[in-house]
Amino acid sequence: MTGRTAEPEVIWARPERAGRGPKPAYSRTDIVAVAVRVADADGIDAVSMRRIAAELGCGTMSLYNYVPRKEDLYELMVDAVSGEYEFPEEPSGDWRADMTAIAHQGRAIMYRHPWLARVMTTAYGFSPNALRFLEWCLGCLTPLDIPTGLKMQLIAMVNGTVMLTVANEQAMAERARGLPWSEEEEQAVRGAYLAGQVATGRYPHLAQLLAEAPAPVDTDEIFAMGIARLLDSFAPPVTGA
Amino acid sequence: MTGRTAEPEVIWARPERAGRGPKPAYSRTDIVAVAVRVADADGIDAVSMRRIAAELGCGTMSLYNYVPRKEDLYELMVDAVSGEYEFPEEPSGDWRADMTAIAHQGRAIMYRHPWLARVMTTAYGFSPNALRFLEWCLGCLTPLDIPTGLKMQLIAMVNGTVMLTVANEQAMAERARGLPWSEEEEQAVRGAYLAGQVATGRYPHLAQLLAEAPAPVDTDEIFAMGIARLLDSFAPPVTGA
DNA sequence: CCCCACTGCGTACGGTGTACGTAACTACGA
DNA sequence: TCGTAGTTACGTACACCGTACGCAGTGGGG
Repeated sequence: MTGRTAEPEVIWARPERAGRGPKPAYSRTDIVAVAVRVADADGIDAVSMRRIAAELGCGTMSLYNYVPRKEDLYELMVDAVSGEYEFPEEPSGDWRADMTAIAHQGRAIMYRHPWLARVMTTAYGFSPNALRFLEWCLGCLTPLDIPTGLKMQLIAMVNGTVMLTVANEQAMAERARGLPWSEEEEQAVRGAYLAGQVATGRYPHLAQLLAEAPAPVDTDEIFAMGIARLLDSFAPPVTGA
Repeated sequence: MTGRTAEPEVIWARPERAGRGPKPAYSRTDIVAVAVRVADADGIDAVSMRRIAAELGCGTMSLYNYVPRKEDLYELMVDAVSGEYEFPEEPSGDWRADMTAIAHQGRAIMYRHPWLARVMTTAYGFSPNALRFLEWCLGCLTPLDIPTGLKMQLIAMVNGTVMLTVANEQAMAERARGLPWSEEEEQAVRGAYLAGQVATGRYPHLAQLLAEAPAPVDTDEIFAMGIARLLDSFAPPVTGA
């Protein structure tokens, strides 16, 4: 009974070192940094234990001394990039401005790491940086006088909106990555099919939409307005009822 | 040059049959139905080409006559369950009620098919049933006097909120499925870690939250209120400016 | 000092998606 | 009517994947 097999425990509760044997050659941080770099460069599907080990210059199975399961590696990766949020010393006192800034930071992070959306739907928990994030958000929302449960919902909605927006924007690009044809071709093919469908006349409203709106959309502005609207919905314009 | 290799084309544009050879033994619909059944029963990870073929009683590679790539199978699955939306003959004229009904239907669908959230972040496009859905929503929103682009955003937000809500609710259950320990153990382990972290005093706001809110939450009500708030944010209470 | 927990890692097993070759079959052009 | 070309079915094979297990070597705690 060496305890080699996986046991029910959170990766964050497992100590990185247990002081007996020889010094580990690497650290969890090193490994996760490599994994993030690989995912950024070649997509999340390129993140395999063998690839990370090779990139690190060690044997594949050595990784399992640091990360019990691959799923935990994902969780570590999410936590690592969650650490890219940069918070001031103190909340500004304007919860709306603070939350807007957080949303924009989140969007920037998801642009830097296009694999985040895919992984977050699986690996999602109370990682250290997730707690830090939550704590900061709650601090920002102190001036807002609504029940705490509602604050949690607000935070979740802001986070989720960021994720959904970026995921939508990058879905096609991500799908085109690693495919034998270019993104332009992909879009052209999909667009042609869509046009053909609409031309059948079965979708009058959709047809009208496509006909009337060839205007190039400003992604940034749409995002900003969406967040603003979301915040509005949680804080009615205090008309005094 | 047999055209055997994958070409850039949308699965929806590929005809199910090209009339020359022997009659196919199965149909795309059969295959997708089996895949959905397997995913419902044993999780999305159980959906492999070999498993589906075995369940269908045919050779593995025969499937590739119907579905060019596994990714396309996912897309077909999403489209199939998107067909579970049931729409009346005509929109009611009350766009708010209609959209609320759609949201609740969507939630029910995602409960029936817990794998949807995971797959939708990847397989997402203009499938026939997605077009049908979009067309219906746009019809419901006819009485609402906002730009069409904004309507699209509203639909996306409602859809996304449904997905995020259900995904959050089911993330832990889904993770526990197929793990060697029970969901109760998982939650206990995670809870213990969380409590330990909060006890360090580094997260005062979080601590306050955990201390004050042991109230059992009514998931249905929270969902309904979230959707209502979201709709509100797109249609300000017409104070006349 | 010596023991043993720990690290590093090679091997191996059971799984995955899917490229390719082959045989059987059928609808169409001559 | 009869090739024949294109399609279906499917077995084999390849390159991956996660990871269980066993072993050698190392260095800190009793």
